[in-house]
Amino acid sequence: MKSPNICQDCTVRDLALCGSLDDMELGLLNSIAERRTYARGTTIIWAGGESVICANVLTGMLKLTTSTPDGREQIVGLLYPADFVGQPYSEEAGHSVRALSDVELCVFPRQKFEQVLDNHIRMERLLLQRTLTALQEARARMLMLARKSAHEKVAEFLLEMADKAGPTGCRSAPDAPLTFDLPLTRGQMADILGLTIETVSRQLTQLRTAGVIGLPGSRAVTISNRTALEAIAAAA
Amino acid sequence: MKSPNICQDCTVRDLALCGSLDDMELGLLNSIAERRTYARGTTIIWAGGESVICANVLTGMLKLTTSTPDGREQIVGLLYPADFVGQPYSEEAGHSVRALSDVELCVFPRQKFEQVLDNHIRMERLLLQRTLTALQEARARMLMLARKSAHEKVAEFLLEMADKAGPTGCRSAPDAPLTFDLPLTRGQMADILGLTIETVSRQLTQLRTAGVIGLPGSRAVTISNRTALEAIAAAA
DNA sequence: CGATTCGTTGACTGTACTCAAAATCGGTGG
DNA sequence: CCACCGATTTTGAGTACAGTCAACGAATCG
Repeated sequence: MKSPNICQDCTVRDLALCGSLDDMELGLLNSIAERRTYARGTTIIWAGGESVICANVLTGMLKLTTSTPDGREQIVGLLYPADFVGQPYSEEAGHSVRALSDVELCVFPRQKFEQVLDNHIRMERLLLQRTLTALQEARARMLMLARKSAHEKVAEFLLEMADKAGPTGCRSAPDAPLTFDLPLTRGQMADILGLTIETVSRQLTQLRTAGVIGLPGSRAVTISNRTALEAIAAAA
Repeated sequence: MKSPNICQDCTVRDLALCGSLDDMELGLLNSIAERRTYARGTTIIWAGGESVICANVLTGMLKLTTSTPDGREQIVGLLYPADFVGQPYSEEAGHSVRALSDVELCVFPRQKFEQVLDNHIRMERLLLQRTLTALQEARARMLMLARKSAHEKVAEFLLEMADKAGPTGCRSAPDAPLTFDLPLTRGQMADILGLTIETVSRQLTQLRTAGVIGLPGSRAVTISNRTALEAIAAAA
């Protein structure tokens, strides 16, 4: 019926929640899991809708959003490979989940997943720890959204992305130029930072003319002066 | 040594995490718990400091804050009786916890508390569920901080406080005037909403002159037109 | 090659912040 | 009880930062 063992060639096997399971337990999880791919732009979970699935991200990137009734949107989190998606123990989804790139997920029906959690303490504990971390991150982001200027927001965001997206070999000098791709449009950056597209764009060109960063292409960034960027991110 | 059973007269016995334990388990928790009182204004946990304790709130109210290096502060959460404080499985505290009123806590050493969690699945599951809820709330707050106007923020906040602080008998008519006390100064409201004191004050007087609310004293609020207030909170 | 989305730039506006001063509240002691 | 002090709140005037509206250029895709 099912493919014999979809976990065997799993790319995030050791990083995801399931890393805590032994082979036998994996077999069980395997039997309720299903790999699914979604095209860029697909909404996988609708805020306010029924919370029917949980999943692990295998490849790609997703955004987690909430919106005001009149349509203003805010990205409240980004999901990368090995991250966990969904809300166990909740009947209703609190926010929408949308694919920013083509994504591949390892999907579980929510209720069955809860049963697995119930029977596998180690996995539950891992989920608890991840959730606690996510909570801390969310709260740090609250500070940024509420109290930082556009300047600071953009600088901080670039540093974060540099750490996430650009492990292209540990640059020898701490201040050597580092180039990486932004996997996001200006609009998406704006949604994350609580700004408008125009403001993000202006801040970036301002950083460029200040010589702190370079913008080789519309999706690429070079950090030419990390120290300066950090100074901007931290203070005003 | 210890008082025989401090849980016996616990005011939040059924609402807090410990509600999931039976009498024998409670005894065990009891042996590592300690009641402590803190005066208004006391900082109980410092952001960046060692995460040494966890606790349940018995009485009073606390704030959870993060700050920028240069001192701007943001309240990232409020804690009421029966709420849980602290970060299990984390060596370092991610945010500060400060008493807004005189408070009474039921305090556990963090590592011992973790051991209890490890041995009492029901309690751990409850904590997981609470953490998931807190995460959802934090994310909703992110939307508010980033995307709502001062008008909307203040209106939304008043409605929230009305629900929390003013269960003074379910008012018969849904639109009957409801009066309650704000347990917060304008400054604290500003810290929660990501605004300044002046802006909060202005918004309140504006709502008052519009006839939506009344301000009988500087710490009391009357919601005279809940429907209007809800309309302001939801849309622009 | 046209169409569409995305990004940049410009001019203008408005909301909320800053600085400053008055008014009110709350507590203390004469 | 009232005068006084500090803290909190309100109100005012001016400013600045980021949002809005709009046009244009660049990239992407069918």
